[in-house]
Amino acid sequence: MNEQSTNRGQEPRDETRERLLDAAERLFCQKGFEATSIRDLTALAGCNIAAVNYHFGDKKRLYAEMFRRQVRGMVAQDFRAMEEVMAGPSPCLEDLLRRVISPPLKAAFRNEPPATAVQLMVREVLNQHVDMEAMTMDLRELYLPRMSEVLRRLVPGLDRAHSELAAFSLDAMTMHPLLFMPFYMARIKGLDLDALIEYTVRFTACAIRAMAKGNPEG
Amino acid sequence: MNEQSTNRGQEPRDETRERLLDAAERLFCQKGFEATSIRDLTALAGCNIAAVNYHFGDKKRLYAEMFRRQVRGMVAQDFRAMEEVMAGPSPCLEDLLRRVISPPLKAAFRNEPPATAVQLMVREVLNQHVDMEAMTMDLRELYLPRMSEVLRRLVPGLDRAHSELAAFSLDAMTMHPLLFMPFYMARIKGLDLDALIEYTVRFTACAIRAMAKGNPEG
DNA sequence: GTCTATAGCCAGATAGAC
DNA sequence: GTCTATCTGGCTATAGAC
Repeated sequence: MNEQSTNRGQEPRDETRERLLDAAERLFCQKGFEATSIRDLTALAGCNIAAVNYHFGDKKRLYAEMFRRQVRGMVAQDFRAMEEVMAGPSPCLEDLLRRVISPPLKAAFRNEPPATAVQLMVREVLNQHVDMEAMTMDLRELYLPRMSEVLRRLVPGLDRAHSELAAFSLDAMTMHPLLFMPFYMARIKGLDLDALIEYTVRFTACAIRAMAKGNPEG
Repeated sequence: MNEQSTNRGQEPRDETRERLLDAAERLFCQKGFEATSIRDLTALAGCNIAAVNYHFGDKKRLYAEMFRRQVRGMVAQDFRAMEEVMAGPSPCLEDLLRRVISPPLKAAFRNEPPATAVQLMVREVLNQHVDMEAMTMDLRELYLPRMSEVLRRLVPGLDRAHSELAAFSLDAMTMHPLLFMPFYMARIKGLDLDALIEYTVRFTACAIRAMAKGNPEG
C-alpha cells in the first residue's frame, strides 16, 4: 500500500518490488502459475527468494497483484481504442474493430505483452487462482457496457442484447488467432499477418451488421 | 503396444491401464499437466503410484497417449457431424454449424468430456508438452480440408482461402463461449444455453455468407 | 501386474544475520 | 530491505518383494 514510507526522495524507490512484478508479468503470462517457481521469478528479477515473501507475502499474492495490473492495462487499451475511434471525423465499425484486433494479433506474432495479457486471462479461466469475479469488475462494469454502447452507435438497428453478445464475439475472434496463429499460418498458404487481421475485421464486421439487419427494431 | 500378451481371454483386460487413461482424461483436461500429480491420477484410478511407470514409462507418456485419444475423438465427432448433415435431404450451413457448435457448448454447461477436450487443446497450446505438429496431423490433413470443402458446397461463392479461414473461425466461435460461459451468463440478462447456441450459429453463418458475397468469384 | 519403500530432487515459506 | 541457511513437504521415478 504505502510503499514510499521509508525511502522517500530516492530515485529507485522499491526497485526490487517493481522488478519482481515485471518478472511476474513475463513468466506467469508465458508459462502459467503452476509452471513458474518463485525461484524462476527471483532469478529473472535479480534478487533473492525471500524478497517475494517480504514484498508480497507469498507467491499467490504476487500473482494477484500482477493480474490486477494486467487487467487494468487491457481495459485501458481498449478504452483508448474506443475513445479515439469515436472522436474521429467519421467513426465506422471496421475502424473500431481494426483498432481493437490489430495490436494483440501483431503482438502475438512476436510473443509480446498485449498478447500475453490475453493468454493470462485464458490461463486464469482454465486454472483459477484469484477471485476473477471481483477483480474484473472494471471489465464487466465499465468495459462491456461501453463497448456495447459504441457498437450500437456504429451499427444502427443493433439492439442491446446483440451488442453485448457482439462484444464477446469480438473477443472470441481476437483470442483464437492469437492462440492458434502458428496453425493458421502453417495451414493457409500465403496468409500473412496483415491478411489475417483484415479477414478477422471483415468477418466480425459482417456478422455484427447482419445481427442488426436480422432485428426488426432498427 | 501388445497389452494382451499375458492375460488373454479375461474380461477386464488391462483394467488398471484403462482406468489410468480415464483418470488422465479427467484430471489433465480439468487441471492441466503441471497441476496434476501422478498421485492424483493413481488415487482416482484406484491403483498404486508405480502403475503409471509400469504401464506408460512416465507421466509425460501417459499424458501423450491420453492426448492422442482426445484428438481422435474430437476429429471423429466433427466428421460424423459433417457426414450426417451432408447426407441429409437438404443440407444447409446453419444445420452444420449447429451440429458442430451445440455439443461442446452443452457439454461445457456441465463440464463434461466434449468440452474438456477443447480445453485440453487450449492448455496444450499455452503449455506445450507433446509434439502437436505431429499428433494433430489427422486434424490438419483430414479435418480442415474436409470442413473447408463442405463449407464451399454449402455456401456458393466461397473461395478456398475464405473457406479455410472460416473453418478456423467456426472453431473460434465455439471455443470462446465454451471457456467464458459463466461470464456470458452473468453479464447478459436472460441469456440461456439455447439462446447462446442460436446466436453463435447465426453470427457465424452470417459472417461466412458475407465472406462469399464479398468475393466476386461466386 | 501390483504393491511397499525409498531415493533424490525441487518447491514454498521462514528465521535470523547484516 | 536484502541476504544466507534451513525446514518441511510434495513431487517423479525406481528398486525390489510378492
